[in-house]
Amino acid sequence: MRDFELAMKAVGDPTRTRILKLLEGGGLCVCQVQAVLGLAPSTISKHLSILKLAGLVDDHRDGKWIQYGLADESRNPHARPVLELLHRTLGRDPAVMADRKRLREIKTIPMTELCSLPASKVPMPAHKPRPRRTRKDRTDA
Amino acid sequence: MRDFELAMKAVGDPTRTRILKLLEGGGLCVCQVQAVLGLAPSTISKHLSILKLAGLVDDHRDGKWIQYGLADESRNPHARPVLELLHRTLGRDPAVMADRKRLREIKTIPMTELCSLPASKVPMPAHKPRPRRTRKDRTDA
DNA sequence: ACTACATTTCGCCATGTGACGAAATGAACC
DNA sequence: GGTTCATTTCGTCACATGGCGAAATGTAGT
Repeated sequence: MRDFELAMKAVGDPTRTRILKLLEGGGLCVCQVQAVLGLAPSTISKHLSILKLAGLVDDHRDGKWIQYGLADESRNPHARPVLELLHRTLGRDPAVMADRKRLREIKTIPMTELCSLPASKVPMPAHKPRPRRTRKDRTDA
Repeated sequence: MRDFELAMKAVGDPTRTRILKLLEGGGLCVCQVQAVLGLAPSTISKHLSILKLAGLVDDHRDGKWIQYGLADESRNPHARPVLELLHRTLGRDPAVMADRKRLREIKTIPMTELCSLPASKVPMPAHKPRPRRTRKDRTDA
């Protein structure tokens, strides 16, 4: 039951659903996903780790980058059915289609350029940065 | 996408999964579900309303009680596939089997008795009540 | 070994969620 | 029209979740 819960919670978040739908087109590295979704790298990484924990996604190092892809042999028996359900689903979803389109653009950019890109060049969705405190601020206090 | 999210979030909670698996055996009223799961009526009601909002569940009044059952015609196009997936799943799950067993016991009790039962008689899972504050306490403060 | 840099971890904040009890609701039945 | 009583709503609490930026990690390639 826990495994089922993990799988369902994992797909139950729209950001993670978008990631999974992206991965249906083949493996991607974190910075590619990041470029498509326009979220912070740490956020993407967290989502991917949740998907991995749920057994929906596999990763392996590919040179400098880490490739994530849909799991084919999962420790989670529920992973396969869930991924199949998802595969039959949301094919025409506007957000998913937009993501796919953006991914096509991004795949034209060589990886060596992509990751170091200053969040312009590739059109990013709007961000609203807020004032932040560093880890050290707290330690000092 | 929102509908997909709602459906997945709805099944992503173990309590709601248990409810859905119970409903596979046929429609039930709130107090029957409550008797099986051993949670507060308000909690059950909330879960059912979430399932209803997700289009996974239907309700209709049946005399004094309100029957809940799995939705057959849902406004949510994702409801059907999700319910089918669930139906193929967790059939041997220990918690689900225990719930089914308990449901059989509970169905032997006439409805007129069941709801007014003081949370004994039918063996209830352990509760850990915590100190609570009433609505009035706050207004007075 | 050093450096560069893709990714992860950490700490924080805002918001969401699941549980409860108390109180409100509203249908059924006198 | 009043009463009863199953169910829902409301208010609150503790904890989970999703986002960010800063800092840590660790591999690749010099």
